[in-house]
Amino acid sequence: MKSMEKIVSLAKRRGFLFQSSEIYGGVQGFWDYGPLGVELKRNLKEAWWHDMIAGHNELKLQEGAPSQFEMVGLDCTIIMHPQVWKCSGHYDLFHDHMVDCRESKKRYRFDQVRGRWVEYQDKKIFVATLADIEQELEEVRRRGMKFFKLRNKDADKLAIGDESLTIDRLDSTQSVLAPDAKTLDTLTEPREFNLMFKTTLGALGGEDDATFLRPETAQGIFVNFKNVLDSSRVKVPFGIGQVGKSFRNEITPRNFTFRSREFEQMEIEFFCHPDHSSQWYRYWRDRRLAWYTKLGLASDSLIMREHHVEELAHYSIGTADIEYAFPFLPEGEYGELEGIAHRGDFDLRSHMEGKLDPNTPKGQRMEVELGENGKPKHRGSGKDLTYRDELTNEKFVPHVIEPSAGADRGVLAFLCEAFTEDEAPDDKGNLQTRTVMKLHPRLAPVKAAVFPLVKKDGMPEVAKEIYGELKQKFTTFYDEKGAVGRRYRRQDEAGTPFCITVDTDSLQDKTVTIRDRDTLEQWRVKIDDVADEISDRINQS
RNA sequence: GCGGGUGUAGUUCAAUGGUAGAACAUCAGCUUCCCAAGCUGAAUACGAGGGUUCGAUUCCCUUCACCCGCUCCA
Repeated sequence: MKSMEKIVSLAKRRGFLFQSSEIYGGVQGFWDYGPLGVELKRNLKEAWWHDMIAGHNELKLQEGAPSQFEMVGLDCTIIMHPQVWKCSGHYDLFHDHMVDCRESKKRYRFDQVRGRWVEYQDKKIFVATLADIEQELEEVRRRGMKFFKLRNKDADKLAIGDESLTIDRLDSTQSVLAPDAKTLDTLTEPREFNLMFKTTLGALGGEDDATFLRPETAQGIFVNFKNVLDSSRVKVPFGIGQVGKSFRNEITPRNFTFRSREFEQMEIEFFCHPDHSSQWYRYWRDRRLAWYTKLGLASDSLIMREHHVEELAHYSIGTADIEYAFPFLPEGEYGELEGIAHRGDFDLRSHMEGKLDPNTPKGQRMEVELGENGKPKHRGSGKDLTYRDELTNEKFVPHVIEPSAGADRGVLAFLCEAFTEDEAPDDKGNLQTRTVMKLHPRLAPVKAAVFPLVKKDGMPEVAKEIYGELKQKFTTFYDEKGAVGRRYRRQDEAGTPFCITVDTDSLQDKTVTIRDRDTLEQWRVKIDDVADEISDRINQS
């Protein structure tokens, strides 16, 4: 049975993850990677970078891909021009005013609670509800009747206003009957919840110099779209990948590192012709899922969840989440590792013309969202971000497929998946519980450990020699302390896939044993061949 | 942000209004020729701040963090 407590305790004990600033009591939502954790996370990011970007062969048609395509990388800053976040939509979206209900203890977005004025015998109250527009009138009537303790036959004595209003349009919330309340005036003053970390440019900066730490890496790619086009000779279809830190001031960080306030993303923005975008969407969705299974996430713990049509942004043909059955979630529930979103031309056009209106009805062309003065609410850059196909001479704004993965969530999922308790006999033949981190060899923080079987007879000297050689090629650990069985177990907990042991025979015939973490099998290999043997096994698996 | 629970060594747990104990892990030494063996020794803890008290790890308050439920979740 995998329990989160055991995984968290092992992560701390063995140096995978620590709470940030722990000696001062910790800070909610921030986590540090220890000596083993940093290697694991680096390996995951490098596997991603290699498999998606650096190792991509644009000359070869990839399995399942509609055509050949190119991939390049990018590394943008965390702080960008404030206008970036206004045009991206994050400023409006992450800048919520929230109200709390003192009675029901629920919290609502100030601009989302709506309702109508209701009057009965000179008493006027505002009945608020979260019901759908169609059911709103009925819901307001029902709750209004209940509030005034009216029977059905008196229904017509209740006067209901014609206009549906959101509560941010009211002068005060004094007369509001909150959606889950039975008494009036239970809502607090609206409070600002800024999900973006605010900071100030310049030492003397005032409010005008306020900007934000990026809440996602994607926007850096969009605003550099033209730079990449002009400098790298890439042609549509192509993708730009980036790995980097992002920041969100989550209200409730929870579940170990799953919802952290500082986290690392591995994102691709893939640009393609609008006519081919749904094919590319399917390609990336399937390819990204396969990537996780290949690195060892069990397919029965992993699901692809396609968003329902109602959940989709109006511009999107599809969005799918790759989700993992984390042990801290209830049975049957999954947590998001990666989202693959079809984003249409929303981002490039917003940075070009000004933020588009996300509430445009489906099927209509999106137009720039206007402010109260009739001018664009957030002005775009005015730069031309269209693409011209040199062969057909066609000009278009590419559509975007965005596979956006969380590196820390990936690490957490692989840690959870790897955590295994099995039974192995000790030297007396009694079964003992063995904790093994069955990490994929590519991800394992330490690839090999070298031991002299005993600390005498020249074995340590030979072992140290081998260690020095292996360490040049991959992360290797040397240990000569205590019984060899104990050393094996220590490496099992760290997830080290291979242990190399120097014994008496090694001194004669220049061979050593290699022991496999998962099968416990051992075989002999010439000392000169050890490095190649292990490299092969890391890469072929 | 609300309600409930929990904070003691690296980890998992004890005990106590008056010197805080164990197991495992760690370190040193001996032993040890393949899966947490044994022996000897060592180091290490009451989340933080305040109050009550002669004296607080223990009681009270505040705060921080973690867990569970609600809420939130681009």
